[in-house]
Amino acid sequence: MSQLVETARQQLRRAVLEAMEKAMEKGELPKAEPPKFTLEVPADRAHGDWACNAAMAGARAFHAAPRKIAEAITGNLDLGGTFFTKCEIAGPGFLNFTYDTAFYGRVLQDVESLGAGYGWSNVGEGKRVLVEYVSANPTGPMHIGNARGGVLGDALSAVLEAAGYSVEREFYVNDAGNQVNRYGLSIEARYMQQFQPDFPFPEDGYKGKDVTANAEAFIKEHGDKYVESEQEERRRALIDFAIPRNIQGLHDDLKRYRVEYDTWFHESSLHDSGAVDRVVELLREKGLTYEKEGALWFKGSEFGSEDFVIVRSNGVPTYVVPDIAYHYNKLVTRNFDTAINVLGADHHGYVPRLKAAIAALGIDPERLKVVLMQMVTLMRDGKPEKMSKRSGEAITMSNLLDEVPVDAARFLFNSYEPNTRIDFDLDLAVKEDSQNPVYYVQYAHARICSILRNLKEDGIEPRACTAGELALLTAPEEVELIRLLSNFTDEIAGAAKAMDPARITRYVLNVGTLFHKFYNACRVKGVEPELTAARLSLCTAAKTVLENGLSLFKVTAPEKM
RNA sequence: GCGCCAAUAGCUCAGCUGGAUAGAGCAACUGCCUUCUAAGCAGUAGGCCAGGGGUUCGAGUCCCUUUUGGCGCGCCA
Repeated sequence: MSQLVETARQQLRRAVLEAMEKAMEKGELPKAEPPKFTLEVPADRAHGDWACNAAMAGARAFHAAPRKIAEAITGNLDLGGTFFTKCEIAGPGFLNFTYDTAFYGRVLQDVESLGAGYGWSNVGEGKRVLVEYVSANPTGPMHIGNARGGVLGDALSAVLEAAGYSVEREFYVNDAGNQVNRYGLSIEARYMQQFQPDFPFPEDGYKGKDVTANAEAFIKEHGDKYVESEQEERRRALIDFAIPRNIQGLHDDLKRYRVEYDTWFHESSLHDSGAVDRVVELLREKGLTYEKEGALWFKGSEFGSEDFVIVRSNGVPTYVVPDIAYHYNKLVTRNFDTAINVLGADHHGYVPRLKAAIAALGIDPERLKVVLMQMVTLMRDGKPEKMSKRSGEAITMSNLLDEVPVDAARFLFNSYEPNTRIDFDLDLAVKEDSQNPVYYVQYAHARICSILRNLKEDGIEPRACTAGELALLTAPEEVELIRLLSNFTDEIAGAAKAMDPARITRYVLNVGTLFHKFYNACRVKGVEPELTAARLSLCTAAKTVLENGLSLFKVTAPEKM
């Protein structure tokens, strides 16, 4: 794991604190509790490599002007033994620190020695996290929102893993309850209509073509065997036939999209084991329920939500109950430290209810984290496209992938923070040119590979460089690229903390940009051998970071374009 | 009516716990290929951060309010 940036931060923190202590001893600052201050990598490189706001933050504690405090700090600052060589006072009182040139060589050596592990850290301390995403109903094909949820959950899991969490990816299969019954009625009607064309179709049934397709497949296997059966038996047979097929379909579509799971958790298992009934019992025993109008209500208002029905007057539990049981299973039975749910924003109203219920069961609701993602609108020719022109039905995830390359789809969906609505530009996603950001990044990688190929033909291959050789990398384009590469570990850790993998997309785009700039400003081939070697190290380091970054999204890094 | 989320360049979006002249891509315009991939680079232009109040050394960022948009508010899931 790379510690360089973290070490740098700690060095500065200590140096600044010591300088303040010394200034107080000498009477240059009044004795006071040292203020809390931040150290950050400024956006503008003109402000140095690290900026510290201690002087401004201490204005109140020391009763002095920030610049005076800054002077007292710098006057007593000892940067010996650190990665830093100088500190300047700037603006209202910022302390701007600059890396010693040796630092950049250290970064490249670090990337080289860690290779595919560069960027990975252990800030998650191996905590066990269950990430649940997509969880589409097995009663039909997935829609565009599921496509977003799929990459988001997948990339989030990868980012968490890279940050040192122990991650399990899970798909929750709603293979029980009312929607499955409804699906059974629909498929039954389609089945019967093959033999009795006027057989009525349920009013709220599933009208998709996939229902008919399933009925026809059933006929191929069983013919009219069930036409004369008891309705219950016939429906059961159809459900048992179709639901596993549909689940397999979800599985295959997701796999095509490079989304895979560790576990497929079936809702039916919660019913079979009695876990669903047990939730009702537990809440009742705790005195947190009451009866009203024949139904059983949970006192959610005592847990920051509102009261809601958990058992209908007909004795059937409402949909939340299996969900509560499911989360009890995640956080107690399987004892994950944290459960993360990636949900469409249209489900946001249900989150407080779920949290209230698990709190009532004695679980810290903070252990359940919800990543809400906003809706996706498909745009074609600048206009929203709601329906597929061919089928007249909602556009499915599979339709989308027929049109848009997987790399482009994954990259685009990962370009947005979860909480922003996406207008997914189909025209752009399909374009294989510079307008499409995914190719911009991939092109940077292909260019590096091209350099490596060319030099290899001349018998020059990347090798470990000495600190002296690496010190030849002094052009601004070189230094800025290295500085960016050094932040990779921090970026991943930050993205994990914010549960926002899109940050890595932006980071990787930045690496692409700075590499392209470097490429145009500096030649690798045809310069002094030592400089070629040093620049080759920089190229391979950039290549490693691009590959590691793209691998988090399962976007390919092509060697040629 | 109540609640949640949003509003930043012509378009799509960044802006991480409040920080130094508000950034990037696309679109527009001007340059750069006889040397490692021009799917690139350099440059120009484009902004009262929806409006109004407040909090403080300092606000796009926090609080209140208005406006506009999205999504929720079932004994559906």
